[in-house]
Amino acid sequence: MDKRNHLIETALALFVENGFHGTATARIAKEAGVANGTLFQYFKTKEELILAVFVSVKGELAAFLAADKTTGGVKEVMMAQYSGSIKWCLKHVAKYRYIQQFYSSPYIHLMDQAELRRYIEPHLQLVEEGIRTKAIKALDIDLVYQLFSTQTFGIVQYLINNKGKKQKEVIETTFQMLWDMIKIK
Amino acid sequence: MDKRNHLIETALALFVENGFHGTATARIAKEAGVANGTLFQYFKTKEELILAVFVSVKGELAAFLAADKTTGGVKEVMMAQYSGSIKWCLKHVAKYRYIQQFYSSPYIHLMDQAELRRYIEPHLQLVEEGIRTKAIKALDIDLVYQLFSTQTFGIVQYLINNKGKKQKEVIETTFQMLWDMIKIK
DNA sequence: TAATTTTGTGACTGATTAGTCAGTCTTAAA
DNA sequence: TTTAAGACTGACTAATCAGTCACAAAATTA
Repeated sequence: MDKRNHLIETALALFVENGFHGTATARIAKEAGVANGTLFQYFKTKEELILAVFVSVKGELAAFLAADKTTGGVKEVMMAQYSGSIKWCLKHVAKYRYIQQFYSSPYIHLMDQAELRRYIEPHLQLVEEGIRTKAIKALDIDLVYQLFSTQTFGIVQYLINNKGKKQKEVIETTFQMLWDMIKIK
Repeated sequence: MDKRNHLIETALALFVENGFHGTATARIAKEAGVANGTLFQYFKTKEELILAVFVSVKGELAAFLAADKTTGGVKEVMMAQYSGSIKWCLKHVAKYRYIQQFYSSPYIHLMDQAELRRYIEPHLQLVEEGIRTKAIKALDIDLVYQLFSTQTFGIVQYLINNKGKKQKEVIETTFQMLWDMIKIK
């Protein structure tokens, strides 16, 4: 792995474990096996590194979801995205936590709002298609997306807290409930 | 207001604005109008202050919800809790943000798990009653609470991002959707 | 009022931090 | 093999930090 990505991976793990300011740049460099100064060749400031980790993680999740080839109606595609998101988060718990931590931190304001919106654009389009084809209730698109997205991450949290539960069953049951909530009867 | 609470209020605002480690204890003391050393008379360490802010805010919200006198079936009480939570968060946005920030930070691990659970106990009991009286689907109680809770905070976020929307309407519509999702048909 | 206790003060400190820079090492082209 | 450019190094620094402490002020009791 190239040094830049290795620094990002190391920073991710330490930031999740110790928080942003609880993690010294020197510690990141050391654990990544490079010199202190090398870190600052790849990232001008610590803040730039914090942002870079977020962009990397968000991009990874977006790419993973975009790679899904599920066809069919809005419901089928939405189920695939829901299930895919949850499984990805459970497979990469630190990355899931980083997203949550970054979103609820003041650093989120450093992200370009338009760029943030680009990440969710495919989801918004899917909702829009659902409404257009009269599969989904004619609600505000952002509202439907918010319900979809919060439930997705909420179920991830539930499955992290309740390891024993049958994942597949929970995912399927809760998706059906979510769908019943937004579909036109 | 007594000094301790004033320090908590000041710390809350600064932590939300600048993050935990982005806020120096000296700055908190200064903005609260007390000497540096006074802060450490009320809180032995910065960490203790961070926890105290969380306990204070969580307690405030819990007390506000406990004060609700709504009677009737599980649905009516649940609607009151849903609506009450959302309105309280919108009225105290910084406190809402602090809760989110604290929950997604590593500091959450410093909180006693049993104490955390005590905060949500009334909600769990309400869900349990709903299931017992066959109003709510016989799902895992924690799962139902997770769905309820994530949607509550999700709608708060939506209403913060979309100030123009009619709050009352959004709250009522989304509660009905949530209820339809968990109720027995 | 005087004595005692409680509360508040802010200059100070040792430790830690993000970021720098003068110089070394690696790579690959000439 | 020589040379040049870029990658890498880590000791260093100026700034900042959490927390202390000797003392002062205020409140309480006698």
